[in-house]
Amino acid sequence: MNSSIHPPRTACGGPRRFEALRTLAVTTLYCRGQEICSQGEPADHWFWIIAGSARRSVIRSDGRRQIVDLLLPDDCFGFTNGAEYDDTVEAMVADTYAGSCSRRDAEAVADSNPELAREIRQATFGAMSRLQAQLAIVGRVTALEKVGGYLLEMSARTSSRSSAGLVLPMSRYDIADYLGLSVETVSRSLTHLKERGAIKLIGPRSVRILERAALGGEVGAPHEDVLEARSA
Amino acid sequence: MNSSIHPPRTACGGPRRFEALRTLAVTTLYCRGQEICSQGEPADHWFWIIAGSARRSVIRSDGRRQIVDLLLPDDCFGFTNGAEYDDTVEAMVADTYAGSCSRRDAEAVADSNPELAREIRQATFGAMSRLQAQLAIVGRVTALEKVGGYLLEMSARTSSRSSAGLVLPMSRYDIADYLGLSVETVSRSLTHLKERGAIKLIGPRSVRILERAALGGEVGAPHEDVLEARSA
DNA sequence: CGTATCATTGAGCTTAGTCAAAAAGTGTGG
DNA sequence: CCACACTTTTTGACTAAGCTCAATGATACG
Repeated sequence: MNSSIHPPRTACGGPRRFEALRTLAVTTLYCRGQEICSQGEPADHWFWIIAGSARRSVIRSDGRRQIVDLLLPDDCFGFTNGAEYDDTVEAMVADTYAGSCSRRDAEAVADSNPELAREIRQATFGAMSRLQAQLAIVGRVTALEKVGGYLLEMSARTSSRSSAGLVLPMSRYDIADYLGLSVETVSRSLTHLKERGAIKLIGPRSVRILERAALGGEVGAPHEDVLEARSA
Repeated sequence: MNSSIHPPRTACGGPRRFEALRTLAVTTLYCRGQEICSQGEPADHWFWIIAGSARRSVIRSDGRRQIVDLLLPDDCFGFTNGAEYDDTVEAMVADTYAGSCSRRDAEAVADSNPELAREIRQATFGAMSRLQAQLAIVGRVTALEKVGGYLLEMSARTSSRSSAGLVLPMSRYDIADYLGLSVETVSRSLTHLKERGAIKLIGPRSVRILERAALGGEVGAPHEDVLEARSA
């Protein structure tokens, strides 16, 4: 178990979410790679990221890992009808803080607090939006489109801060498992986009997007700059 | 607009869902291919399938269609934080009935009715489960695994009735757009599975699963029958 | 400063997409 | 009931994209 501590002062200025649960919620600090909740455990808690980032992943029968959600500050997870979590959530960077609350408590408070109930609905809709966005990206045909879509989504989801250089919260391996590609193909695609002038790589973890249009649709054909704003 | 009519007598015995909305909800009949709600419209209604089946789809920039959700009786859709629907829902078979209710009304009732609020939460979690299941299938590597996963999911979601022959509610084209494959590859994969003795095709729309294990993990290597039950 | 992890690049091979055509259903009207 | 047109499904040959194996270069961390 982790030490429960006070909300961190970094990023997003404390827990905006679920004010009504303030007295029941617990904030926990996680190291890089540490499990926040794991597959097979009783699904009796709801979580939300306060600072840092995390990945939700499953291990397939062939041994490959598939990342099924990417969690940034203010993103919620752990919502399910099932009795157990069917995937594992791990922190991706050091100093990741997550809030949590027992499902029983949250639902009990929600029963008498429509405001919280509404907030939970919105949080769940947000989680669905993430899944739909990922499905739209993974469902694309070519590796170039997938990687481009990934960069655009990351750009949209972290736009609040650092509008300059986009800092990727995950390694190439994570990106590969997120997109259903091999690491080599991810790397090659990034190089390819760089050579086309669509992006600029400032070290392995930092990217600057130069031509959004070249990442969205078919790469190469320069068409109008379609801004795909996606509400977080 | 469609004619609003009384709930059909077919399947699932009327609207089990959202009893609290009975007086506010409307049941509508749709023909095959008819739009239930469409991309760009104000997202001011919630829907649920009562009988029949529907597909939720988006058109990508390259002109391809991607099916991002498959809706069977009791499945809900139209949940979003955004102001507009970002995809189109169409009936896939004739005699598809859908219930609907304005979001304002539903949320107003939910504010004073914790039972309904809980029901909405569960419905949303169910929609998330579908998305996660689809993501897990689309994220698989080979076409054989994708088609196998699709058959298993369909089997699980329609298990209540017709445990014998699994009747597919969609065409090969729909399956292809659901899995992100070409029609030819879907057809070839089914033929391949048939030749391996994993399934039996009784006409184009009816399938009998003979070896579940051959559909789940790596095909060919006969290992123990892992039953991947998925709660609908 | 050395080591382990991560990232990039190269060569060969497998898989699925594309183009094209035939076969099997499906529904309609005579 | 049958003939026709239309859609859907299947099959084949070819091509191209991405995976695998392998090695090198870069980065982070002790």
